[in-house]
Parts: sequence; C-alpha cells; structure tokens
Amino acid sequence: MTTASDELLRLDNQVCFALHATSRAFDAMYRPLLRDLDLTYPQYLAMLALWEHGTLTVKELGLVLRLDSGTLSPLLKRLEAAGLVRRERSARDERSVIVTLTAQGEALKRKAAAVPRRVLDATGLGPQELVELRRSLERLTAALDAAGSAD
Amino acid sequence: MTTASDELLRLDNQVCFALHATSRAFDAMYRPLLRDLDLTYPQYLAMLALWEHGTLTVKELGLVLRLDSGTLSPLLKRLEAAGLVRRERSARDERSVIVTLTAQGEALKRKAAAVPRRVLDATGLGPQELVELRRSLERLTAALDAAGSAD
DNA sequence: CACAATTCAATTGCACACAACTAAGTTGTA
DNA sequence: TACAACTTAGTTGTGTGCAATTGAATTGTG
Repeated sequence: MTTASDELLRLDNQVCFALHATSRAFDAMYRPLLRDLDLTYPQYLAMLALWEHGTLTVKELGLVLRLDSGTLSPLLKRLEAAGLVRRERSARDERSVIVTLTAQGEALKRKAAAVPRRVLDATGLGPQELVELRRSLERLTAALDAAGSAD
Repeated sequence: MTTASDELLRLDNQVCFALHATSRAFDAMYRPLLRDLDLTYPQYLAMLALWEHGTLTVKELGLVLRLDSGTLSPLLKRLEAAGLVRRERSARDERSVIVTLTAQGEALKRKAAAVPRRVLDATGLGPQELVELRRSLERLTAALDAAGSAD
C-alpha cells in the first residue's frame, strides 16, 4: 500500500530532480546565445555582477554569486585571458584581489543586452509567474541555508 | 529612467541566478547526508532510478535522468567499482549496456530510505508548496525544451 | 611589540556535464 | 545480399563546483 509518508518522499525526489533538470535546461538554453559572446553561463553571471556593481573583490564576487575561490580563481583567469577583466592586488589590503572591467569588458555589455529578452521568451512564462517562481526558489534556498548552518 | 522592459530583463537574470543558486544549495544539503552512503548526488539520482525501475539500459537511464553517455559512462563505472551495479552488454542488442543492481546495491535502498525525510524537513516547505514548485519547474523545463528544439 | 588566530586568494584533486568524436552493432533499402 | 544511415556507448577535452590545503597578509590579544 501507499502511505502519506511515501507520497512525501516521492515528492521530495521529484522536486530535487526537477530542480536539477531545470537548472541544466536553463544552462542549455543560454549556451547557444552566449556563444556569440564567447562566455559560458557562469562567466556570464560574473560579468552581470561586474556590469551591475562596477568593481568587486574576488571575495565580494563570491558572496554575490555564492561561489568560492576554487571556482572563481580559474574562471576569472579565463575572463582576464579573454581581455574582459583586469585582476590586481589591492594596495590597501594585499590579501584582496580587485576585479575590474576592461574597456572591452564594458563594451560587451551592449552586445549582451539582447540575451535576456530571448531567454525570457523561451521560458514561456509571464512576469507574474516568474516573480512567483523566483520567490519560491529564494525561500527554498534560504531554508536550505538555515538548515545547513544549523548542523 | 526604468522601463517595463528593464524590469523584465532584471527579473530574468534574477530567476536564472536563483535557479542556479538553489540547485547548488540543494546539492549542498544532500552532500553530508549522502556521505554515509558513499554516493554523490548524481549517483544517488541514478540509484533512485534503478531502485524504482529495476533494470535499465544506459540509454533509458539517460532519458530518465536527462544525461548523456559522456556523463553516465564514468558515473556508472564508479557505481560498478563500488559494487552497487553490474554492467553487461545486452545479448539481444550488442550496442546496449544493461545496468542491474547488485545485492549490495539493492540493500543500500534500506539505508537510503532515511535521506528524503531529512531533506524534506530542511526545505521548510509544506506538501502544497512543494507540489506547486515542482509544477513550476516542470512547466519551465518543458517550455525551455520546446524553445530549444524549435531552433 | 610579539605571536596566535583569522582572512583572502590560489592550488590540487575529484566528480559532474556537455560538445565533439570514435567504434561497434543494427536497420533499412536498393 | 551489400551498403549506407542510424543507434548506442564510450572517450577526450574543456569548464564548472566543492573540499581540503597552502601561503601570504592582516587583525586581535596578551
């Protein structure tokens, strides 16, 4: 027989799996659009953060993107090699590395402006649905963070 | 000034980013729970599929998990090395590889039964919210797939 | 001032995830 | 039957993502 508990467990697995699958489907949607910009999706997220905030340290970028230096260091080196950002030690605190957009990196913003519209269309969702989805995801992330830090 | 279009674009980026972040937060929630089972999260998903469906070819498993052989082949080799599954060529169609649970893999199901409950608690969401979230994600994935295949 | 604790970035090792390709087997068709 | 087209797994190369560690710089405390 099927108990209510079984149903919850099945549901949990379905949600986990759906989240995993959707995240990858989103990546896949972006990939061809970002090929024109020669950016991967995580690189695009880093550029978005820099376009919005101007200049950030690696630490700050890690807080915004929720990524650690193990992920960011090589990613930023690739962006630097592509001529989009500069990395330099802070004079005020030699531990920190400041990431700045180059003129080329700044210029890429114009080319990238066309991307979100096309992705938005691809989702097939209206503004209200998107707002709700975002809220669900943020609430979920916050709950998971809280449960994780409570260990 | 801020146009309605700007708002949509910002929202798009927020949704993408939230999805990315939530997916990783979910992984992080699972990681310590799965350490007891010596499974990574994708390996756990593969085991879930096998526990549910019994025996699957690599192809079928790829359809269920939405993963290709480039991801599955090494993953399944690790599960085989851990003694959880057997891989053997199909006699009926030598192209196919059939993945079967070993007794040890079947036995792990009992130990894994405790995992979803704890994750479910960590999400802090009720059954109804979970159902809604899952529906949103599935609709989103379907829309992204449709847009992708229409290229 | 001295020195332990902390902070920050980078590196190493491991495991996905996907693109592009290869190799082997099967199917369809002239 | 021959042989082209297709299917299925596997391999290689690149790029995340995270754990654990390292090394350098800063901060806090006696």
